[in-house]
Amino acid sequence: MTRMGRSKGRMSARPHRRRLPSTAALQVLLAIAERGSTSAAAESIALSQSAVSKQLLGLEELIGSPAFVRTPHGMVATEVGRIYIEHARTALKAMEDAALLAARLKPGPRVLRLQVPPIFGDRWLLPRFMSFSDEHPDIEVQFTTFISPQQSEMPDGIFQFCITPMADSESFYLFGNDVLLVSAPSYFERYGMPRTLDDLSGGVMLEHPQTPFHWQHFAAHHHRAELAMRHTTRFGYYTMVIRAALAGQGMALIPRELITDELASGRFINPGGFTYPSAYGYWFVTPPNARQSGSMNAFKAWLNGQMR
Amino acid sequence: MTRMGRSKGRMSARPHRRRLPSTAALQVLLAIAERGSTSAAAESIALSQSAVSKQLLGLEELIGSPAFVRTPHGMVATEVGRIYIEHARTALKAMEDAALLAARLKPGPRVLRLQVPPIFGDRWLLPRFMSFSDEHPDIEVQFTTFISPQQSEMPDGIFQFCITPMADSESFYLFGNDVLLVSAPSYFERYGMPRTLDDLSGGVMLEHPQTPFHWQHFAAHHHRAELAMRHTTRFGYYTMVIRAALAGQGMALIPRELITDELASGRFINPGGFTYPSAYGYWFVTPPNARQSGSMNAFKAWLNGQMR
DNA sequence: CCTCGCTAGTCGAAATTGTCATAGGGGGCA
DNA sequence: TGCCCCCTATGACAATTTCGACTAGCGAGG
Repeated sequence: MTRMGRSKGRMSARPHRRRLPSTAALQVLLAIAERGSTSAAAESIALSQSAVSKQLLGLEELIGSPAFVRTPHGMVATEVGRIYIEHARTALKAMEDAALLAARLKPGPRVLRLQVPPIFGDRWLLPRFMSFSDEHPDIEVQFTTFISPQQSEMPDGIFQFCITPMADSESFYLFGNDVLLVSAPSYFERYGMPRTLDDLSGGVMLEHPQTPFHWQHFAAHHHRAELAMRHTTRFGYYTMVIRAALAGQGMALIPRELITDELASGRFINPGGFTYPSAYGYWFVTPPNARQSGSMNAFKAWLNGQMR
Repeated sequence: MTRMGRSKGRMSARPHRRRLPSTAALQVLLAIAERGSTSAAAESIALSQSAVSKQLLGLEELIGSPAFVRTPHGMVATEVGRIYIEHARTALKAMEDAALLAARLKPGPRVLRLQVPPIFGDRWLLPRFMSFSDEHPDIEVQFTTFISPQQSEMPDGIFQFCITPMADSESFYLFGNDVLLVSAPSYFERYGMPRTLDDLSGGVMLEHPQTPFHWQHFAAHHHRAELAMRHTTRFGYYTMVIRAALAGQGMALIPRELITDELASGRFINPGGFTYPSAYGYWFVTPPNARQSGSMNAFKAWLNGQMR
């Protein structure tokens, strides 16, 4: 906020405080980018949909141009939006890093910093996390979704999506190999209930390039590597693949454990029972040479308990 | 701000919005770090002293420990404070970079991004800048104080403090070579009016390691390179050197043009007329291969006018 | 003892942010 | 075509945060 006392007026040249987005606005920006709508973003960041909308509109006014194009299928980042999204990540990561470094200076039970892919956090970890907090109210856990090839601050534990973690780290498998081909009932009502892979290949596939649950893996597993999908839509975030599949825009390959609620409620169906065992899965990894702490031991014990 | 509706309570595990410092708090943090007090910081960021104090206290509460130790000579960053200061720079720089990149996408007169050392900005450029804004209300100028060896975004122009800019850049000299040895009247009342370099060397020198206006340069110029100061106090910011000198804590070597007001008012005196011509000075530099724009031409013309 | 510069607190006002309720748009379906 | 669902954005209002004016109290310096 820029002010000159309380009077409105052109900014004096001398005292200078540049108008920059607020922290909350940056969080809103990232949440919308990753989840595709103000409603979905609201759910993940504990604000009402209208608060998210107002924050976004305020940010767009400050920026001087829209950050998203509003389409019937969701919010799509503009070029300016992409710039701000990227820099919002940098800014928010710096603040989280500062919090972690500062926490590590303090005595007492060690703060745990856990790196959590957004989809995993939203759909698996955070819904369960209350029970850890209840059991260990003295342990502070900080979550980050930010990943950089050259980590500025190594987290204490990483929920890593990979085939096998590096051999020198301590890790255990959570889930993810069991992958289903799903969509909304409405999709299959339009395209017909599939009985064979050829039936499937005539439809629409939804994919996230960096999350390797792709048709080609599925087809190869079923000895039909040469069979290609007629149409594939690709999204910038895996969260949006799932969201588009829920809207019936296509089929997606998704680990069973990420969509148990939707399977139970019928929002996702898996007609024909098509699945495949992915080489990829979610693992919990602690870095090499990480010193054991009481906090981490407690967390691992809890996590093991959750896997039963 | 973290909330759960309006009810106070422990954060739900599911919707998650991490409490991070506000943008304004980060700006306050940096301003205090660079200027040494809430009062001085307030002047540079267009807030009242009490608003700055409250922002700092709020940030310290959120962090959970003090960012500064309050000493009679000013605010001194704690270890936690230094962590946050560093990361505040990163975060604020990211936001400024986003603003610059976004502005560059827009049609119309090009936005100018100028890199300005804090001391230069506070004491020379910003007090004069109103006249440029008045003459060119259509040109948007963004200032940044952030310097990194590997610039993420190259500014359009740099107020550079150096001996000579790189030969491949276009540049012109502003001021800085004319350096005075000054302090507050109270200092000289305590230490005596100096008549020789030996008189001076018995006192206290205030220096900023990275700003090479040092006693050794001064002494070498006067053919007394072997003469050392009895006591030197070093500060993390050149702004704080000047501030400490104004408080009479020692003598400082300062370009005349940065302290014209203080010389006129008598807050700084230069008894004995001790000066030396520094090899260093402030230059205005445009990077190699920078394309000429109307905005830059207008700015350079204005700057030339200011030098007369 | 006085003065100066500082931080931090109180009070009241202003600004910002958030929620609730709702309008209106667009897509999908019967 | 009408209905339903999900969406964004707006208005009204309340809650919260932030700010400025003013001041108390501290410590250094003269």
